[in-house]
Amino acid sequence: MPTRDAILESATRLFAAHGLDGVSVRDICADAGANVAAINYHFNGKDRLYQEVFERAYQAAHLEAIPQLEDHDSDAAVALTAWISWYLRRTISAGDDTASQLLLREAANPTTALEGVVHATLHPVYRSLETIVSALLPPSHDARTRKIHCLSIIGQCLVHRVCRAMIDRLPVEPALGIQDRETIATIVTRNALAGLAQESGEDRP
Amino acid sequence: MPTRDAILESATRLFAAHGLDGVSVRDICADAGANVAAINYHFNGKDRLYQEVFERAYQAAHLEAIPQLEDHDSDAAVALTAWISWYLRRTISAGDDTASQLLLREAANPTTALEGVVHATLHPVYRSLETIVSALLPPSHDARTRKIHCLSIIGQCLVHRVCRAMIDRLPVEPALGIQDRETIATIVTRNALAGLAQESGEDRP
DNA sequence: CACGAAATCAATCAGCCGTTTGATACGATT
DNA sequence: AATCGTATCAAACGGCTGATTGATTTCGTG
Repeated sequence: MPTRDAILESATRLFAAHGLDGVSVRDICADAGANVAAINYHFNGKDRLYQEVFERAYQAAHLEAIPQLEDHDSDAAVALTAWISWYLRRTISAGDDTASQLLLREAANPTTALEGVVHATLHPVYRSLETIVSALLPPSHDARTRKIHCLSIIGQCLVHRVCRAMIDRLPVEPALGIQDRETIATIVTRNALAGLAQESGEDRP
Repeated sequence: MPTRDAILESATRLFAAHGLDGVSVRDICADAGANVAAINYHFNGKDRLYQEVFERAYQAAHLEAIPQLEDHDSDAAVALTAWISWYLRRTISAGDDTASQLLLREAANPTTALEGVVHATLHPVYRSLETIVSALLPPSHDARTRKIHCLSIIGQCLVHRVCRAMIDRLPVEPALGIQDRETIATIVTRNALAGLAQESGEDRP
């Protein structure tokens, strides 16, 4: 179905760039070279098209397997390094950014499509990180501490994508880009490992 | 001007909740108890109203002074603790969340109003953190390293607000809330201090 | 070729969009 | 009391919205 695919391709690009409310079905069909009725014929309405676009974008973004603790001989420090590097590769990419753009829009304006993507895609990603972080914390740690550490790691990676609009407008040199991805990975990993080590070390005052 | 103020109040609440494209001028005027023509009379159009709403929201969110290095006898570790605590108080708040909601929408969909807010409000906030972080890094550090560390700190705080839509849908206990703000502040501060200390310590392989 | 399902099409639907108009009411100044 | 700028109002503007119709074309299959 060339028309259906063309609509999906155009809709993905336009929704990512301008949001659900920022694009009309006429915009999409014109871009795809299709008739205005095509969206209702193939997708049963604009909302359902958006839903399929959003879910497909996150399936496509998930081709590279999530690093697991077991993949690195259960060496948690090595696994964390790999995980952060992997996550940053997904977050700061040169080319296709549609998945993260769509997710950022969902963060500001959640639709019903978000629930499914969180369970199908984001949850496994979080679980893999949680397993690694668990191994780096003392056996007696509580779930709250673990969750905060996980989110700190995610936050340090995500900030470069989520806050890009603000960071790029900040008159602060140098501008960070894809060429700095490894440096960022190194610093985030060191921050995380050093912070996690403190949870088992020194009794605090 | 009671009408003008009522429109501003309604528009702020509705724009924050549903976005610029998600609210019509009729919605706003109905909520404010004003005539549809009032927006064009008082603000010269919907876009200008949004601009004023956005800028005012960030002025109002900035009543509590930004912690500066000099405020804490130039003790950078103490200043960083105060800064993170202050920033988290702005990020994770119980009541009025309109400013951060609007900023999150700008992150996904920047308008011309963003530039002004970044320069007037966000830039001073960043500079204050940068000064503190500078004092915690070795004198010879480069600007790139400093910027990444600053953004890591900001990211660890912001993730709790920006990714709330996703985190809340994650089946991971416990749910974090405003009651965990101090715990988060402690962990973020320790992560940051431990990570920054590594930049001056041990030669790395 | 003939059939029927699938796909595409132009035209149109009712409804909402932001904005404008011109009339009317208010309240302070001369 | 007359006049003025300010403010509010109902009504309407052209234009765009998502969706639907019914006719037409395309194409694989018998």
